[in-house]
Amino acid sequence: MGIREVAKRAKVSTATVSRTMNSAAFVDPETAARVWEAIRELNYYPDLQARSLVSGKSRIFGLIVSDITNPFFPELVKGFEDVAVRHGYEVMVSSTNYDSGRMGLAVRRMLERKVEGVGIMTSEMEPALINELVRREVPTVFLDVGEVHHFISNIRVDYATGINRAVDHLLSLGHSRIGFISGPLRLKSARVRRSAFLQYLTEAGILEDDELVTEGDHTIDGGLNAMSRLLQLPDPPTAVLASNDLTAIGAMSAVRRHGWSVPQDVSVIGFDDIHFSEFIEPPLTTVRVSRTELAETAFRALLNHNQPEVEGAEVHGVEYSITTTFVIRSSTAVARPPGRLPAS
Amino acid sequence: MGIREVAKRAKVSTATVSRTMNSAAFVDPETAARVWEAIRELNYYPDLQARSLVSGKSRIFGLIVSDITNPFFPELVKGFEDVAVRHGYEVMVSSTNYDSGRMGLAVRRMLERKVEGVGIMTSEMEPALINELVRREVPTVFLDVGEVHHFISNIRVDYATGINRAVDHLLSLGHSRIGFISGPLRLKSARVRRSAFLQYLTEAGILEDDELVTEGDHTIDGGLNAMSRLLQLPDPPTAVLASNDLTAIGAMSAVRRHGWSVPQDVSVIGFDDIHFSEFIEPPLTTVRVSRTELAETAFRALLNHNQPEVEGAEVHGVEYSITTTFVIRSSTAVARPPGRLPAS
DNA sequence: CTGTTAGCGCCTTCAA
DNA sequence: TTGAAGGCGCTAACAG
Repeated sequence: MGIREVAKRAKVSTATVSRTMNSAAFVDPETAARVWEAIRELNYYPDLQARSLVSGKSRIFGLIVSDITNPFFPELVKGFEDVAVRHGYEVMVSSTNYDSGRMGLAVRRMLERKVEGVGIMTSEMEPALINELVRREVPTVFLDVGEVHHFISNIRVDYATGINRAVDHLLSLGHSRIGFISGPLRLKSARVRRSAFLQYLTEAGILEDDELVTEGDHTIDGGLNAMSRLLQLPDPPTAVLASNDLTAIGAMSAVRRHGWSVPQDVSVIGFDDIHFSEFIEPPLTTVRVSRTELAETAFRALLNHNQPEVEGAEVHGVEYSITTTFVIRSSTAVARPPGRLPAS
Repeated sequence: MGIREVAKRAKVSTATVSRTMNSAAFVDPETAARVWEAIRELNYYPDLQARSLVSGKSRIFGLIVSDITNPFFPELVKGFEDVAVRHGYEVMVSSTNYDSGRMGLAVRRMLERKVEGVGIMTSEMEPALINELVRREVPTVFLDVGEVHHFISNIRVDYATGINRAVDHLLSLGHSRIGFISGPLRLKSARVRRSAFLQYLTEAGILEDDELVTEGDHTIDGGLNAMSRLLQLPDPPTAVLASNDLTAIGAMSAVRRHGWSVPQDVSVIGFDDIHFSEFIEPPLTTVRVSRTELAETAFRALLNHNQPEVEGAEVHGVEYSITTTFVIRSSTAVARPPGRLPAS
């Protein structure tokens, strides 16, 4: 069931079949009709592998995420896949589990499959790898790495706005001991979120207390552990911001296991606004990052590198930006009276 | 950077390069060393597309799930990907959103990429499509469709055991008005779960009440709506089983919005045991289906079709079976006194 | 043990 | 407007 059968059946050459499938141009309508009919009758599918081989274009984009198990990512992947498929691209997804070894493997697999671009939505990136990508001139789009090069674009999430509004909200609720649970600090994006938090807190005149800033790992368990640590403090925070929703959910779990409750004893704010956050108890106040927007931007970036409208645009990467929205639900409330430590 | 450059640099023919990479056998150790060195120096990656073209094997498996946004699936995908990559396979994932049109597209894309097998972990399958798969002799493994053919294997989830234990548990807690929120009934797997429930209830001597069995759609929102309906009943159930955890989470949300609480006023039991379920409030009592086991079984099935150990095993599909475990957490409790209707 | 040759399925000049 | 021929990068006989 190759192009040859089709050609034979339509009584034309394989070249003609190829032409009618692709450039429709320069082929007699009648001949074309015969060809299409043959295609339908034989139920013929072109072999994309073979096609890539000759065209040099695989029409595959790679997408690397850190943890497919974090609901934020499937939603992102789904969005990316939707646009991609709509544009005739396939997408190869890979989850690294925050492990840079796996990241290396993922990149390699993608290179082997000749992807036309890769979106790296995580930050554990070895310089060696990114050099490899650049050397092979594979269009790449990063999330929050901040360096734009030839073939390298970047999407910057405007954390500041969201975090600031979140802190404002807590301040207006009378909180002054505010904790922060970061993501794994070897991730650039985690560090960026953390800095945004610390910076704004300082600006707001809340003296930052080192012991209130602790490290999680962007998982539920990580949030649970981090929050437990915070609760051991002589004077635990009255509110906590988490670096992502999973962490926040873990944190709430920790608060409950401690015998306290959210938001009466501790207010909790998440980050991402995964679909879940609206339905858990209590519904989570959080800072939303739009997955669709992110996905579409990433795809657009990759596409631009491949079909530059403007001369030279294909090499110079560009810096995109995504905004962030604060959404108030029920995991935040007025701070518990200062000094009052609920029995645990 | 093709095989030719490597050959030239190592001063051998391309055939020798190919041989040292693949069958290491029959190549002088010294020559091989030179080749490997050249490969390393050039940082050469073989072009998998080209390789597939000649070998006829793409080393890609397709995996079709219904909703990548349901945490059950990413966990499944991750497991599948892990085994696959470990065996040198790539995996092409596609999410259908319960839409059979998208399913058709997904299958087509996979066929075009010449997958060596496809795992269909959802049930909205048009007979035409499955015929197409059979005709092309693409090994396929289904979840719960129940028909084993040439090239078609099936994984049967033993729902009965889990559901029975769940119902037993409710019975022992004094529940007698037990509701059930099914998945979308056009899905075979949803119907299977529903039957298992109804059957056991009948066996247990609880008269089944039609109005207590309602349809959800395996999403949080669906669960929320379905539960709201149940709560409108003159005599609402004291316990509810949901067809999956997402549904259960939605149901709990509905109970709360109704002003009641879980498990005091209504007990809720889920199905799947997604990672989340342990951390929500209250932690969800549920029936676990192991994603890893499922993923590994699916992969094994596909692999078996491709490298049959036994003569003829490649055509006859086989029926695999997965067990199910009941895990008790805190969303279930003693039934509220009969007749007592908590104020809403 | 190694090189030469012939494709895999398709697209793309180059002539006709 | 169409066909013949060559080649994409690689592997698989078949000779040496």
